[in-house]
Amino acid sequence: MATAVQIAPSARSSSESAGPGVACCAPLARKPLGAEDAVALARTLKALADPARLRLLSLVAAHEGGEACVCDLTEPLGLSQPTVSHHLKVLVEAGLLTRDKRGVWAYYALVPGALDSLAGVLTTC
Amino acid sequence: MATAVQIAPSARSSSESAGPGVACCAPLARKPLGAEDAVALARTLKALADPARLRLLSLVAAHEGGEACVCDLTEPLGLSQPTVSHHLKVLVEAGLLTRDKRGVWAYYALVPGALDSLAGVLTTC
DNA sequence: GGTCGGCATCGATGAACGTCGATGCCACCC
DNA sequence: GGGTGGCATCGACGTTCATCGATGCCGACC
Repeated sequence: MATAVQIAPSARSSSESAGPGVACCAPLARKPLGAEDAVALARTLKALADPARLRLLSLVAAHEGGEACVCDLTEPLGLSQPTVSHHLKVLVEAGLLTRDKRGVWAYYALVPGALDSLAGVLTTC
Repeated sequence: MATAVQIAPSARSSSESAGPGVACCAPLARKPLGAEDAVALARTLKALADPARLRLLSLVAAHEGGEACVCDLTEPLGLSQPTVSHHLKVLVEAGLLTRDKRGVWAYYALVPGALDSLAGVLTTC
C-alpha cells in the first residue's frame, strides 16, 4: 500500500545505505535521470506540492515538541477534519511524517532527514 | 497570468551578500508558513512534481553547453513533441528554465539559482 | 516565390486530485 | 454499560492535469 519511495537514486554500488539514504550528492542536474528514479522522485515531490500539505508540515515542525495532533491543525488551516486527515496520510505515505497514536490523540512529527534528502537531490552541487 | 511567483529574486548567479534578507534560511520547518507563501511554493513544487519534467530538467542540465533544444529532448523521453513543449512551458513559467529561440531552434537552459533556492527552503537548517 | 522543418498553440479526452458530509472505530470517563 | 470525543475511512462531486493529433506560425533554404 504505502510504497516506500526512496529519494536517493544513487544507491547503486554503495556499501552502506539502509533507509532513505542521505546521499551527499545525487544531483538531478548532473546526469540524466532514469525513468524509474524520476517517477519515485516525482511521487515524493507531488506529496509536497500542495499548499495545505506544506502548511501542515510547517505547522507540525513549528509546534512545541515537534509534534502535533489533528485537532491542532484543523483550525489554522481552515479545512475540515477529514481533509486534514487525508493530507496527513499522504505525507506519512511519502515518508515525510510519522504518526504516533497515543490514546485518543494521533501525534504527527517530521521524519528527521526527509526534507534534507530532498533538498540534497535538488541542489546543483 | 499570475505566474510571476518566484522563490528568490536572485537573477544572477549569486556569489555573496544578497542585500534583502532572503537567502540563507527561510526554512519551512522553522515557523508556520503563510497561506500565500504556501500557495506560491506549492506552485513551484507542482511544476517539479512530474516524472517527465524532472527528466527534462535533468536532460537539459546534463546536455553539452547546459542547454538543449526540443528535438534533443523528445526522443529520450518517449513523449510526443507537443507534450514536451507543454512541459517545457510549465518549467519556464515556474522560473526553472529559460527559453532562448535562435533561428528555428529553441534552446532551453537551467535558471542558475532556481533549484538551489528551492532546496534552501526545504532544508531544515 | 515556394517549400521544408522546427516549434508553439488549440481542442478533446481520460485519469488523478482536493474537498466535504456521513459514518465507523476506538479509547476514555461517568 | 452507556455516553462522549478524537480520528480514519468511505462515497461523491467538481476541478485540474497529462497526453495526443491537428494545425498554425516563422525562419531557413532552393
